[in-house]
Amino acid sequence: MTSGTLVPVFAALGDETRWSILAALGDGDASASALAERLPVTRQAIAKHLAVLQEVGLVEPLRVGREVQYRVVGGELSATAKRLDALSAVWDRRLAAIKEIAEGL
Amino acid sequence: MTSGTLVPVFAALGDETRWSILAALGDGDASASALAERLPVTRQAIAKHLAVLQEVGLVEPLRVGREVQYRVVGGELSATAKRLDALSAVWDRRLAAIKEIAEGL
DNA sequence: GAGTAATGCAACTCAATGGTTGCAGTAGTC
DNA sequence: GACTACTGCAACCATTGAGTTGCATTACTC
Repeated sequence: MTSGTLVPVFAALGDETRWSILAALGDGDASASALAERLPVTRQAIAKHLAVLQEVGLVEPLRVGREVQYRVVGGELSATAKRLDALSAVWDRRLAAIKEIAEGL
Repeated sequence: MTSGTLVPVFAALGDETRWSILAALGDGDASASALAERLPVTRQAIAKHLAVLQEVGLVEPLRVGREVQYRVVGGELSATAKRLDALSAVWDRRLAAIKEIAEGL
């Protein structure tokens, strides 16, 4: 009920730079170096972000020759949305029940 | 496209303690002091968490006599789910388009 | 094989944040 | 009016995390 593995995904999504990276990857797969040319941060910073994104399954690495390209795992985002939706449904029911009680039965 | 006000909400949801607080509030409205009796952290720590939850609209304060009870704003959770769902739909389309191109026209 | 261009790893800085304790203020209760 | 219990504020500590620079390593290219 406490959402299990959801929290780390939210934590990963709670950072603007990470969204910039996802947005950039949305234009097509890219390596950390390539991303560094498009974003105002270092390659290493991007590498770290990619690591946390990969950790929660939002992105996956793909070795191409001497570089490592990253690709957005679309399914993970949808899955997160669905799980959050399910959670919010539970919440709504719960809150409705409370309200009913509070409004004096 | 970068989701605007969504990121802070995710950041707020990316913390286990905050979920504990939300879960506890799910059993009914409660004050920071009341929550402190049920959770393994200080009242002040809870107060801070409540502040960030309130900041992103997940919770709202309600003065009752000399105490301030907090209530989960159910709608905000659902709204976040919906916005994330919409976002992931955009992503899926985008990724599908890329895949199509990548697979050689 | 030499050169080049990518990744990987490590150490470091700095700011944010989760947490604490302590105290002041405020508002019910007797 | 005195007591009590709750909130609010401030200072402080420790940890995490975003970001940097520097260097080693690996793997294509010529």
